[in-house]
Amino acid sequence: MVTVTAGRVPFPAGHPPTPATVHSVWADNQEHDPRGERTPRPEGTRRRATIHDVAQLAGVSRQTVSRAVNDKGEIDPATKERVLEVARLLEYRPSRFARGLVRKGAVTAGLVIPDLMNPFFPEVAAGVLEAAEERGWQVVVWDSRTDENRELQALDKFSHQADAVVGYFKNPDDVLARHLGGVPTVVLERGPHQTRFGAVGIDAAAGVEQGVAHLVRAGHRRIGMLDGDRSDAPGPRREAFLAAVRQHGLAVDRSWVVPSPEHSVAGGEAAMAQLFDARPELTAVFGFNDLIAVGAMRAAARRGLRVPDDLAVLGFDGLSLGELVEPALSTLHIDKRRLGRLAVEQVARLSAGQEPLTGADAWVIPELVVRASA
Amino acid sequence: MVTVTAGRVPFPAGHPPTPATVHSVWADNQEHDPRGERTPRPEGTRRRATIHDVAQLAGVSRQTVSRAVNDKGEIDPATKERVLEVARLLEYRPSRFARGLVRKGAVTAGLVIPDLMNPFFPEVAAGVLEAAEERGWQVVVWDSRTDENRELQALDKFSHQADAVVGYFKNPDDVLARHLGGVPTVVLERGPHQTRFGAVGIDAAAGVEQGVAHLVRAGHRRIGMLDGDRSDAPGPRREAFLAAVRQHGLAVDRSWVVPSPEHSVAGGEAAMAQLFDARPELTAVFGFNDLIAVGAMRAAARRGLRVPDDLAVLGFDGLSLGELVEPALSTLHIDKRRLGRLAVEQVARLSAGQEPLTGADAWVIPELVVRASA
DNA sequence: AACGTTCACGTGAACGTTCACGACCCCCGC
DNA sequence: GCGGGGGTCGTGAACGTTCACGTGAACGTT
Repeated sequence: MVTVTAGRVPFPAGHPPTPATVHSVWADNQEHDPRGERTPRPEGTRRRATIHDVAQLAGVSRQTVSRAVNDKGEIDPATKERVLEVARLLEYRPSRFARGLVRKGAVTAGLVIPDLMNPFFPEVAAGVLEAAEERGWQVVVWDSRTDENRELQALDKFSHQADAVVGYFKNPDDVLARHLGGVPTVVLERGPHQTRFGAVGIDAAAGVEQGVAHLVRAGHRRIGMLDGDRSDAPGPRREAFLAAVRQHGLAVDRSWVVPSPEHSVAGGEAAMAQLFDARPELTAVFGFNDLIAVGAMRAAARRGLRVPDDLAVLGFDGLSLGELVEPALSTLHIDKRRLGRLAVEQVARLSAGQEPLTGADAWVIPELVVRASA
Repeated sequence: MVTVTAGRVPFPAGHPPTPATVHSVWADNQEHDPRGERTPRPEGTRRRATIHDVAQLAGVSRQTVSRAVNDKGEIDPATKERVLEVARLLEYRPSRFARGLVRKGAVTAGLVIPDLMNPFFPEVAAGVLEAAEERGWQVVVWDSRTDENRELQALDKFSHQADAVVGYFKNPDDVLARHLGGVPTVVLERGPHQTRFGAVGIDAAAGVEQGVAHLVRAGHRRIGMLDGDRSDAPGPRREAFLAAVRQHGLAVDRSWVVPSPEHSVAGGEAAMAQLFDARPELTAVFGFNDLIAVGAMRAAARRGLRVPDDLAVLGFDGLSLGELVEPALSTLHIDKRRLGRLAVEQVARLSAGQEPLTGADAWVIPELVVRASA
């Protein structure tokens, strides 16, 4: 702990200030008051104090100031205290740029999240944060709101400000590549052969197969699906669903799957209403994710149908929210935190030039959790 | 679009490479290397190419390279293309440190969140992100997991790497101040007179009063409270609760409030069980937040009590999750996104030397949302 | 033919910090 | 009296960019 003589800049004998000191600094800085409170300053735009200012006012060299603020050895305790006091007076804070320039190793990663309101993503973000922290990285977060243009804005930033990027993207590879000039990148939820970047994700097919098998096992043969909002590409979950129902010999085709306008409860509710109209005979429905599945449950309730007796509902994600609804949601649980961790591990390998994770190491397999809804 | 001759470095006539070019680059990277890397190439850890390397290999000056990569004018298209090609070849990416050193204005803010799994915080984070983005700031996120030590770790990082800090903290002011050497800081959820930093938050008292009044209006006179985990300080919500019940003349004292071990459904469930034992006669309960309130509902269901007939439950936060449970949760809704926005506005004022927001501008007032549970 | 203009490009100098040295002082031992 | 050594402190020189200039050459214009 350092005790300080407040309000006074100490100049012990033997270290007289050079004639230039005080004056030149104040000349730069205007009046005397460091914080200046309300008055004459050009509205809070004072030049930030540098290590040089501190050195000059304290009557020492830059190096000594550096020694003081980084508390290294080779400095007299009295000097250190004095320097620190001056630093406080001037509100000196070392420039992270200058510092980063000379000592390398500070890594910052960019994380692009489609929707912070969807509980799925904060959890993978938590995984990313964990793993990044263990590596000493810092991560800056960007909410793209599932907007292609905002994704590109993010990349335009990150290509300048980040050493690595992970995230969810709707844009195709080539567009992405054009906006992130060479930064190592890992895209989530895109098959390893569907991307030129690093990739991790969930094994959608494995999950969907388990889900459909479970429903069939329970006697369902007329199963619908509420897909995500992928208006363009069909998406692996839908593909896997269609493959699975075909494999089980069900009389279900693509007219049994309707896309949800958005990845939310409201979206799922709307899509379910639509599906009810199209296929009133269905007895079970598979949701693209838990939010949509919950929406399906609400739509069923609105029609006076009972879950799971009149309609079995199966989700995908394993949000803890699923345990709270009535009845509790059966779902394919994903280890979202692990997913996030994998993403940073993958991008770390990429930027280190190591060979990427593949197969089961990069693709987490959903686990069927049977609760009340199916 | 730029078409490139892959695998070959083009040297158009009139721009012959100086004899030094290719060779000197490798010479720089190995022999002459001042850093003296002992191993010839420690597996993908080659020194990152600088603007100088690109300039040399392309046979132009640094400035021209700069012009090319930042696509400014004053450059011949052919030269630009050639430089870009070399840059790609060398995997050149400008150093954000060197760049930040010379052009100021890149602000990064640190955000400390206690628990990403609690849906409350992602939403205020979304607000922070929004407002930061509008200012051109980038924000790096840290999950403190409600751990005092981790809070300090965050500050130790941010004091070096960030220009501003906002977040939730359990640590007292003086401890915080010691770890964030002079960085402008805004703490959330701490009264303006309880902190020396900037502060924004919610007007807990106003919220609690509305809630208690609502319960009393519905005829309840034996009201309990499930507090947060503040083992040390009582916390403003509890204080406000006790004041409100006293004002309404209820025979309720501090034995009617039990702290939840954690801010979660499970915590609320446990706390509610405890409260049932202590005060079996209660007819209504006020939750510290929605998660805890939902826990109370589950505890009630487990005892065969019906909500709201046997036990009215009131939450605090207004999570969208509250609409999903059965019965839907009555709560005091908080504009969490606005809260986040206010935080960055406040810290922006702080770092600009402007006077901070106060009163109704800095303290968002909860709004009573009556649903089924109370 | 002399002169201005534009275009394409290069040259120090800054930005703020740390690192590798070297200088100085004081005290000790012989 | 001299060498040596530990403790303090200062001095260029990096680090990788951008900025404000300066320099030619090519091309008109009068």
